[in-house]
Parts: sequence; structure tokens; C-alpha cells
Amino acid sequence: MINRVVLVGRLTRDPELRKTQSGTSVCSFTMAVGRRVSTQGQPDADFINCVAWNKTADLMTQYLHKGSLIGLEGRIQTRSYDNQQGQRVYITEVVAESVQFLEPKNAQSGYSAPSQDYGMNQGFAQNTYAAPVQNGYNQNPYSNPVQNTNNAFDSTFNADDSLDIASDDLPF
Amino acid sequence: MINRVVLVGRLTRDPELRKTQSGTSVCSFTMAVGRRVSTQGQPDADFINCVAWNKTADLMTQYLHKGSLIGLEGRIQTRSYDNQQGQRVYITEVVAESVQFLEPKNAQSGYSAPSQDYGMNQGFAQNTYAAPVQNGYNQNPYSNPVQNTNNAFDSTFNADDSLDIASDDLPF
Amino acid sequence: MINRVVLVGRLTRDPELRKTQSGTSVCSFTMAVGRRVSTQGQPDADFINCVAWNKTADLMTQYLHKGSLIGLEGRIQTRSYDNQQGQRVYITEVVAESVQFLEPKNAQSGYSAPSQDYGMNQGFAQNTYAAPVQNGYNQNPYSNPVQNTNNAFDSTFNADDSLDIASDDLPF
Amino acid sequence: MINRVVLVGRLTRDPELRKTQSGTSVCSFTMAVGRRVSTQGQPDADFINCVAWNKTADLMTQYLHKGSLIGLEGRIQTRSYDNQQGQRVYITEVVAESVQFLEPKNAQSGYSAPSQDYGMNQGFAQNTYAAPVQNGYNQNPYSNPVQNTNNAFDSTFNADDSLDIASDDLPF
DNA sequence: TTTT
DNA sequence: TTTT
Repeated sequence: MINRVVLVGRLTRDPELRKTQSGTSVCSFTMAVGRRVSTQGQPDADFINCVAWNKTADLMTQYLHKGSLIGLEGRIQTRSYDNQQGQRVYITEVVAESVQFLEPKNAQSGYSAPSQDYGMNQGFAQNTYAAPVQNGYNQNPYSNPVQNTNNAFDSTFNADDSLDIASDDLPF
Repeated sequence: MINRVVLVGRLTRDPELRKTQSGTSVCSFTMAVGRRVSTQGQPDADFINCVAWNKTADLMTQYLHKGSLIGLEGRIQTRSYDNQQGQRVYITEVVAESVQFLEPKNAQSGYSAPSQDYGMNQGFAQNTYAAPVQNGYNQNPYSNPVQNTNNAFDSTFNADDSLDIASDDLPF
Repeated sequence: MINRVVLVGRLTRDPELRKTQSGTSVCSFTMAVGRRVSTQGQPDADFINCVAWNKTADLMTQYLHKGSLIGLEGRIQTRSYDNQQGQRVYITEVVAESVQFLEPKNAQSGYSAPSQDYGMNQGFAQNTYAAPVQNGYNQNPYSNPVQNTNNAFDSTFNADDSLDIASDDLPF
Repeated sequence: MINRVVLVGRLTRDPELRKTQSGTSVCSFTMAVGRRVSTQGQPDADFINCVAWNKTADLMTQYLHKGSLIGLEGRIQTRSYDNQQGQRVYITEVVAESVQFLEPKNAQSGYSAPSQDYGMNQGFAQNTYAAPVQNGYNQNPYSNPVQNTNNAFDSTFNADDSLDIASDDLPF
């Protein structure tokens, strides 16, 4: 069934990496997404809890920070657990399947971008979508796609598509 | 900022209409949205709390019921309130901006569709998207749009968006 | 970068399966998606060209037909080719990454659903997203996800995520 | 029916404003949206034709330019016309319903941002989605929404949608 | 006809 | 060239 979320907003705090017992990376964060229509005396943003896994979690922790502007694709997930008081707590959050860094290369925000090419920030800034000069399009509409390797951001920053997205034990 | 949700799923219970003090209709409901990837021993669906307002709330209450299959477009909203115990409770829910009824006309689910044309169910089933016979497209790409009136479902079931998106003559 | 499309609409004709030289399945189809706001004297729908690959293509051909109601997630793709007259032709179409069948089991449309459980139609129709009564949620928020096997529709009807989505030669 | 598109990408050229005979603003532009998976020898982006109307068209022309990074929400529209050679030409394009400027305030790209607050660029850049420390949320879940006036970007850059989505008092 |  |  269709369960699709797209958000553009900013991180409300530095992302923090955790590991499951089996060593899977997981990163929880909150996005502040500005509202188009505001309510008197209310915040102008929604504060949406999100979670990212694996490489996406690693890269977010490495290159993003409080205030970073990102685009996110994912889905809504609900779950629950029983707290210490024995009450069931229900959680609604967004599972990130793909995260796009939307800050410019020269963003100055108290952190320094990695100096080699594979940093998401740099990789993205340097993106050379191979500007198609005179015949930019695909002559053969159905040729074989290959994983994009010359773009650190896009190639590394997406959910590794199913299988081991999660782990079998709780990190918190 | 971008905050977009699209869901297709089923209602977990009959929608229930409430009224604000000022008489505005509001309807809370939960959608069960099946997961593509399931977790062992876990439910195969997410149970997403949603809220609809005004005419959408009225129509949902009138024509939908537990188990109804719908498509929904909206956005994620977060809010909070203090409960009786003085604890702050945080809520994440989807605000429906548009709801589409996806059951066929002949759906038999213990309720009877309204017998006149304005029932969403019937209106939808009878939809005659004016099959464009020989020149189905818009000759004038930018002619004046008008609110669709011959389709009870679509005309009434969305947040009442702007009328004058386009103009009545060609600019090029 | 974000390029996300969600459509709910009907097939304007039976899907037709083609094979690339390397044997990859590909299926082109058009979805009619009703408009909320119509333009006087114009069709009430958009007719959106789409393409599906691999297993999705196979299943669509097998179980869908003219008029079938589907939900689709995908992305917009542009390409071009030179026609016989030596003119460059530009194409904008939607690449389906996931297709959901939205007809009820008892749909009677001149085709017969498969008699065993793995038909997309049946699998889907039998889904009983049984509303979780008192403990519907996930006790362990981060347990290991596995491929959904008890739902023919969802498990088989999605793009096999990268790698061999396309082929290296033209099927048409 | 659901027809939803979300794009994040860059303008391939300066937007150009046109007027219909009745004076309505319309602006056509193309977005380059990078692909995650590329095809050997092919461009790494899709070049998606879009159109915006009214105030959105005005603001895009005023503040955006070739290379500007934007987020866009809209829908796919198809239309056709007969060209001079008497052939029918089919068009698939995206109608922008909301456009978000994603460049930072200090973007230097050969144009100068407006010096008063209502420039989309400035208004947006000044957004301080101040992370809600202890009580960031909405105490009253259903208070009356008003058009956001303190944010030039968001208040002016969207298709002029409905005002009365909510109500002014709590129903529960 | 394509953007960083 | 369009679906209910």
C-alpha cells in the first residue's frame, strides 16, 4: 500500500548515532518543517521525528548538524512499547529512505566539511550531472542502468533497499 | 517548506464526526496501511492517525466506514497538550487535505450508499471523465479552469482550493 | 535529488509486455487520472504515460487490464530519441517503482483471477489489516525486517530496487 | 484522483514571465533533477518541464534564475495542440502548486535580493525554526489557522489555498 | 534546448 | 491514441 512522505526542513539538533546490538547504525532526529498556514500563537513549524538506518545514519551523523537543511523521502511508521510505568506508548515517526543535503558547499555552520571527495557535502557541491552537451538524452531509452559511483551524496545516502534495514534488538 | 504525505489504506473504524464550538466539522480516524516489508512477529501495517476538517469530515462520516479503502493526500502535523496528570503529550498525525474513496460502487459492506447523486460513492462510480473522443486534449493549453461540478466526489471531497489557477486565453 | 510521483488512476488500455534483447520485461501503459479542477470543454483527466520493468511489468500484464484502478509510486523520467525524419523527440514519462492493484477481489472485467493464492488480486483482496485492538503495535521498535511473504501483491509488485531495472537494447 | 509530484532540483535557465490576454501571469521553466541511478553515457538528470501561474509565476521570475535550487509540489498535466504542420503534439508537464526557494540568503549568483523583508529569498533565509525547547508544540490542537504573514516566502509562494481548514476551539 |  |  502507498505510504509516502516527502519533507524539506531543518534538523532541530545534531544527529546522534547509535548502534544496535548487532552493530547496525541508527540515527534519530527531528525535522522542523515550516507551515504555510500558521495558527495564532502557535509555532510555525511541525517538529517531525524521523529515523534513518545504516549508511544513511552514518552519513547524516558525519555531515549534518543542528540547522542543516535537508530533503527527505520516506514513509510513516507506527510502533509502540511499554514504558517503565507499564503504560503502552504509541510512536508515529518517519523512516527515512533517502536524504538529500540541501546546504551549499560554502555553508559555514561551525563544522568543517571533509577534505576528500567522498564527503556528502563536497560530493554534492561538485556534482557534475555530466551536462549533456548536444545530445544530452538517452538515445536508447532502455539501456542498462548502473549504480551512480561518481556522486558521493546520491550513491551513499539512500536506504540500501530492504533486507537489513533494521536490527533485532533495541539500541536505546 | 515541503511536507507532503500520500497514503492508500483502510479505515480501522467508522469515522466519527465532532463539532468545534464554532460548528466546524472535524473527523479523526486511523488508516491501516500495509507494509511492503514486514518485521517478524509484528503487524504488517502502520496505523496512522489522521484528521479531516469541514466538508471532507462531513463526507467521510457519511459515506465511509470501518474497512473502507481510501487514498489520502495531506501533511504531517505535530502538536501537544497537557493531560490530566499534568504531563505534556506529543501528537503526530496526518491532516487530510484530500480524500479519495477507492471502493467500487457495488461495494457491499453493511452500509447502503445514498440513493441520490451526491453521494461520494455513487458520484465517483458514475464519474464520466468526459471521454475525449477525437480531440481529447486541451487545444488551448491555458483556458480557464472551473470547479468540477459533475462529480460529487472530487468536487466536494477536497480542501477548498483556489479557483483561478489558470487564465482564459493563450499567452504564447 | 527528490523526484517523487504518486498516482491513483485507471489504465486506458490493456498493458502489453515487451522484452528487451537481453530478455528484460518492460511494459508501457497510460494512466487516466481524474482532475479535481476541470477546464471547460476539456477532458477531466490527465493521460500519463508510464513504464514498468521486470517483475512489475510481468504482473501488470498478467493481472491488469483496461480500466483497472491502480496506485503507483515512481519518478518522472525524461529522455529523447531521433525519429525517422531525423527530428529529436522528447519524452516525459513516469517510471513505476511500485504498483498497487486497487480493484476488489470480486472485480469482474473479462479476466479471471488466478486460482491460487499468489495472484496479486487475491493476495490483496484477502488482506485483513485487522485493526490492532489493544496491542496492535510493535513492541520492539527495531526488530529485524523480513520480506513480506504472505502477501503476493506487496512482495512481488515492486521494483527490485536498482541493479537490473533496465536493459541494454531497445524492445520497440 | 491522486496526482502528486514533489521535485527538488535546479532551474536550467532563467524563468521568463508571460501574460495571458486576460493578464494572468504564467511562467514556464525546466528543472534539472539529478538521478540516483545513472545510465552509462547518459545524463545524470531528468529535465522536467514545469509551469507556474499567478503570484508564483511573478515571484519565480523576480527572485529565481538559472541554477536556482528549488523544491516544488504540483501535479502532472497532459495536454495537446496541433502544430503548424497539422500534427498533434502531446505535452506532459508539471503544474507547480507550491514552490520553495532553497538557496541561502547569501547566495551570490549575479542577481541581488530585494532589500526589504518581503523578498522570498530574505524572508526564507531569516526563518529561524527555533527548535521548541520544552514546550514547542501546540497547546490547543485545533485553534484557528491564519495565513502566515511573517514569512514572505511561504505566504506568497503557493497556490492560494483555503483559509478555513480548521476551527477556533477544541472539539474534544 | 538543459542545472550545480 | 485514452480510463470509471
